[in-house]
Amino acid sequence: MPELPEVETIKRTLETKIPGLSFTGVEIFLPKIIKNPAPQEFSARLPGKEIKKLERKGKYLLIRLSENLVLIIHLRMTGRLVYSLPDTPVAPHTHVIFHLNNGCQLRYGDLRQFGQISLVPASDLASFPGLSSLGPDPFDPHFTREFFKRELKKRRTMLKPLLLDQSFVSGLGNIYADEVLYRARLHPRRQSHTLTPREASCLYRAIREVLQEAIANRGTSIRDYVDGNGNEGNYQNLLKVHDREGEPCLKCGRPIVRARLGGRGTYLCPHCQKS
DNA sequence: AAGAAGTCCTGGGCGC
DNA sequence: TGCGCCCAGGACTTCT
Repeated sequence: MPELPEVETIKRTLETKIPGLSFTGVEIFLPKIIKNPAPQEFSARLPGKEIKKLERKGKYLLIRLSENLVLIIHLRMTGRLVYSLPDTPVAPHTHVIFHLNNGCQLRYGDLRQFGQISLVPASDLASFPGLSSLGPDPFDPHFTREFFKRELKKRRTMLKPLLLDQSFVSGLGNIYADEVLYRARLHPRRQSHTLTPREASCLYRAIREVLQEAIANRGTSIRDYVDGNGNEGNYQNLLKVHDREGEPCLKCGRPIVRARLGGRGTYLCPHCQKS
C-alpha cells in the first residue's frame, strides 16, 4: 500500500531517470484508470510534453510537464509506477504504458485497479478533488507541533481513523498509522481531544520519526509495493506491530493483537498502548 | 456539519 | 481435492 514513504521513494527513484524526457505516446489498456480528461483526450494531449520535475503531496505523485500541465497519479492500494526498458517483459496487471523519447517506458500497473491518473492544467491543481482538501504534509514547515496540538483538539474521533483522515494530516495509511500509535504508546481507540499536551507532543514526534525511518528504508513492501525501479523496500523488516499478530511485543513480550477499527485491520499491543 | 458506513476490485487464503 | 466465499484497504460518495 503506497503511503507517504513509498510515494516519496518512487518520486526519488524516478527523479534520477525521467526529468528532461518527453512523452511520445501512451497506451491505455484499462481506460477507467484515466480519471480526466477522457482517455482519448488524455492520450491526444500528452505526446510532446516534457517532464520538468516531480513532486509529492501526501500520497499523490505530481509530474510537472511543459505547457503548465501536471500529471496527477494516485496509486491507492496496489498501484505501481515503474521505469522500464522497452524489452522488459510487461508485468501482469499493467494498465497504462507511457512511452518516452529515449525509448524507455513508464509503466502503470495496479492489481486492484483503484489507482487513478489525471492530466490537468497547473491552475486547476488547487481545485482538484482530493488534492484541494489535503491536510498538511508531516514534513511541511507549517506542520508544527503547536499547529498539530490545536488541530487535535478540534476533532472528536478515535486516533486511528483521525490519522487516516487525509484532510487532517496527509500521507499516513493503515500501516504507518499503526506504527505511529505504537511508538507514541497510544491506543488506536483513544479519543483525539482527550490527549494531554505531553501525549500530543509524543504523537507529533512519532508521526515524523516513523515516516522518516520508513523513507530511509525505502518504504514497506508487504504485498505489492515496489519503487520506480521495480525494487522492494526494507521497512517491512522493521515494523513493530503491523502484520505481526500473535508475535511478541518488542517492549513487553506480550502478543500483538489484531483488532477491527473503522473497518480497518488494526495491530496494537494492548499492554503498551493505554486507552 | 462532522463522523460513520458503503463502495469499488481481484488474488489469495481458508473452510467445507 | 476443489470450489467458492470472503477479506484486504484509500478515498470518494452517501447516509445519519
